[in-house]
Amino acid sequence: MSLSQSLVPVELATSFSISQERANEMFIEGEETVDLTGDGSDLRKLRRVDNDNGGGGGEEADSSARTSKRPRLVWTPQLNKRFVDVVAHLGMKNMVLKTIMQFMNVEGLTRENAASHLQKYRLYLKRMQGLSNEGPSSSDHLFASTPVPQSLQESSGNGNNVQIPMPYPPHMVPMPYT
DNA sequence: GCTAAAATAT
DNA sequence: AATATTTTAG
Repeated sequence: MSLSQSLVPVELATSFSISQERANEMFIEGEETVDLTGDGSDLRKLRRVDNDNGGGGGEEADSSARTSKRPRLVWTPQLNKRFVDVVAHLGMKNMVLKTIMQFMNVEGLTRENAASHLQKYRLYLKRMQGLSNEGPSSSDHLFASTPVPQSLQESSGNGNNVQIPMPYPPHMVPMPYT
C-alpha cells in the first residue's frame, strides 16, 4: 500500500513545469499503463506504473527491466511522429525494425512495441495507397494526423545504405524508470 | 457489444 | 523479420 508515492514522478528535466497534479490520476486498478510523453513535452519520459505484487514488501529487487512485464505502451501522437519521421528517412527498403528502433532511440521502447506499430503503419500505408490518393479514413486516429512522407511514396533509389542527416541526437539515458 | 490498438504467437 | 492471431482498452 505504500508504494504509491514513488510511482508518479511526472516531471522531467524540462523548462516547463507540467501540472504536478496530473500525477495523481494514473492509478489504475489491476492494470498497468505506460505513457510515453503525455502531451506537449519531449518524448523521453516514460512513466511506469507497477501494481502490487502481493508480497507484502512492495519493493522490487530487480532494478533493471528484467523479469518484469512491461505495461501496455500508449502510442502518443508525438511518439508516432517520431516513428514516422524516422521511417520516412529510411525509405521502404530500409524500413526494418532494427534500423527504425536504432534511429528512434526512444528509451523504454522495446522491439515488440516497435514491431507492432510498424505492422499497423504498413497496413495503414497499404490501405491508403489501395484506395485513393487521399482520403483520411474515419478510423486511424493516430496515423491520420501524421502526414505521409514522400520518401515512402517512391521506391527510393537508395541501395543498401542510407544517409540520414542525423535526425535526432543520440541520447545516453540508461533507464528512465521513475 | 463493437472497434481500434497493442501484445503475443506463429 | 514479417504476418497472423489474441488480448486489452476505448
